[in-house]
Amino acid sequence: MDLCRRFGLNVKNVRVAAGHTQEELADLAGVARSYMSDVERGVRNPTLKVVERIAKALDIHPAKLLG
Amino acid sequence: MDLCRRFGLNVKNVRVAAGHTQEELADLAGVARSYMSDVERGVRNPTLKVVERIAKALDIHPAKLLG
DNA sequence: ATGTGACTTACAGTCCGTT
DNA sequence: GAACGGACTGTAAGTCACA
Repeated sequence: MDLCRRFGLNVKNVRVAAGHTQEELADLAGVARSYMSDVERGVRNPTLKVVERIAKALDIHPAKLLG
Repeated sequence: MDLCRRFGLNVKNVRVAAGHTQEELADLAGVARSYMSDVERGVRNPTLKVVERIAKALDIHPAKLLG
């Protein structure tokens, strides 16, 4: 499984565990709702800056989302 | 310190510890030497696909390079 | 052996929508 | 609530010559 897909699955797991919708998380991270959807499905190739913002929005260390 | 700079410093540390030049690592990762230079100095904002290739070239888990 | 500026092309990321 | 599409803009990918 490639890193984008793994990242997406981790984001989804943490988001759902935190009880947020994609739209809520997208707003917190400052990205578009449709983009969050793509990221979670692993069909996008996000930059480190976006990884950093999503991690912050989820209140988790960025490295955890790649593990 | 932002994630791009942290990533760059980690890449440099691991590369030097492995006894490689920027050019050797760039070749292994399939990027230009000047690009590797930018990444190590944190002046680029690489995507997860690039992170994945560099991690593989360094024979290390991608998450380790964000930690 | 590395830092840097300039450059073109590919795609990251947005915003409108529909299913 | 989320998957998916189309059209758009900004910026990363990727390289090169030179310092």
